[in-house]
Formats: sequence, structure tokens, C-alpha cells
Amino acid sequence: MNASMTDHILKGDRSASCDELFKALSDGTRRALLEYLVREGEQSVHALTAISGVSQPMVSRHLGKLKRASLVTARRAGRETYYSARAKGLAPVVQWMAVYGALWSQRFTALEELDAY
Amino acid sequence: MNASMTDHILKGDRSASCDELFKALSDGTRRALLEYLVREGEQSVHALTAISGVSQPMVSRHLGKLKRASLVTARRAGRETYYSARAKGLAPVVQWMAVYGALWSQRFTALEELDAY
DNA sequence: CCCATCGATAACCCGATGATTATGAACGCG
DNA sequence: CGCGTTCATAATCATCGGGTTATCGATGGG
Repeated sequence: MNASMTDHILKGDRSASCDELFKALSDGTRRALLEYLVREGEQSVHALTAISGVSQPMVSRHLGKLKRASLVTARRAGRETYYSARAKGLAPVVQWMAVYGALWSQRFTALEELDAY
Repeated sequence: MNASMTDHILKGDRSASCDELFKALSDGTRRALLEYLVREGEQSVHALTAISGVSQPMVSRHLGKLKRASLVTARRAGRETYYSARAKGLAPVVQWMAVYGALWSQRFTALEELDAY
């Protein structure tokens, strides 16, 4: 695609991270995993596999994508890997929504405080 | 995927619309088109093709997906079709962010006012 | 030490999707 | 009417992405 189109507002790697984030969030299974991590806290791959309805390798791959999108972090403990949701991961998307949502309607102004990220 | 996993919080077609929305937003070209519509207002397919960097049929198809995701509306005027960004289209995604962002950190609480949608 | 468990990777299948070119349908204008 | 413009659709292709099974490395427990 034409880069000159987006360079006006979304500068540099901001759009890249948005791309990765939106892609990561665009899959239902991945969102479900993320939602579970948010609600229940740190979980092992094994536990996530048990509730995900897909195979363990698939869970690992989904977690890998979430991790590359900075939406989760991994902690190794023995032979288990514990994943947890990363709070600040959504920030670029929230900012994107703030920018375009704000131009759309004025109900997003509260989000602008997220500049600190 | 296993439906029982998401039924706790995201009920019914809410997750379906989130899926369509996130998928629609997960493509850079589509986001760029949407951003342009938000910034510049109603535009014809011709005008959007000129700035998109992809072929006209591709622009039509992207706009079709954005439309099915309720992110744009189309207005026919003679042989031209004018597309514009649809304000409330982002609402389900914003709500999703509000729910999980709220669980994540407390900085999102202001978003809960969006229940009106 | 052996074996079971856990998680990541590989090989593979197949449907979805982004992109193209070609075509067709509707409309405005001279 | 006839022609160019505008947009949507069809046919096609290549790639991406989600899913599986099989496998392998690492780790802990008996």
C-alpha cells in the first residue's frame, strides 16, 4: 500500500504496532485466551489448552502472536510457561481509537490521559 | 473454537460483531481508507482510489468489508457512490476495550459511560 | 536413570483473503 | 443515441493464517 497516505497522523512504527495489535485481536480464539488471562490471571499453557477448545500447539502459536503484539508476557518456571496479560499492550489501539474516535464523536476525551504510555 | 469459553462476559452476537470489527480494522489499507474518511469526510470511490495506492476494485471490496462491519455507510448519487465513516461503528470494540481494559487497569473506567450505545 | 509431562517447532492441509486484470451495468452528457 | 465515467462483480492467482498430528528438547518425579 501507499505509505504516504498514513504518514500524516500515524507516524513511524505506531501504525506497525497497530497493525500487529489489530491482527492479534482479530481472532476469536486469541481474544478468548486474552480475556481468560485478564479475568483469571497468570496461566500455564496447559491450563489454557484445557479451556481453549483447540490443540496445545495452536495455543502456543496463538500465545506467540499475542506475545509478539506485546499483549502478553511469558514466565518460565521449570517445564511450565506461565503467560499473563500485559496491561499496557492495548495502549496503541486505545490511542488510535482516541484519535479517530475523537474526530468521530467527543465521547472519547477521557482516553487522552493515556499519553503517559 | 469452544463457545463456552467466551459466553461468560461477551454474550451472544457481541463477540461476533467484535470479530467482524477487529477483522475489518486488522488491514492497513482498510484502516487508511477509514482514517481518510474520518479526517476528510464523505468521499467517492474514485477519490479514495486515487489516494489508496491499490486498484479500484480492491477499494470497492475494502469498502464493502468496512460497510459490513458497520464502519462506513454508502450514499449513491448518480454514478458515484459516496462513503462516509459511521460514528457508532466502533462502539462494540470500545466496549470490549472498556471491559477488559477496566479489568486490566483502572485507567479505563471513564469508558463505562458508553453503555448508552 | 527412566519415564511421563510440558511446551515449542515442523510438516502439512485447506479455507480465507489481498491483489490483479477483465468485464459488465448504470448513469451523465454532448 | 453513443460514448466516457464510475463503480461493482467475476475469474484468477498467490499468500497468509488457522487447524491438525507428529516430534523433539527440557524438565521433574518416582
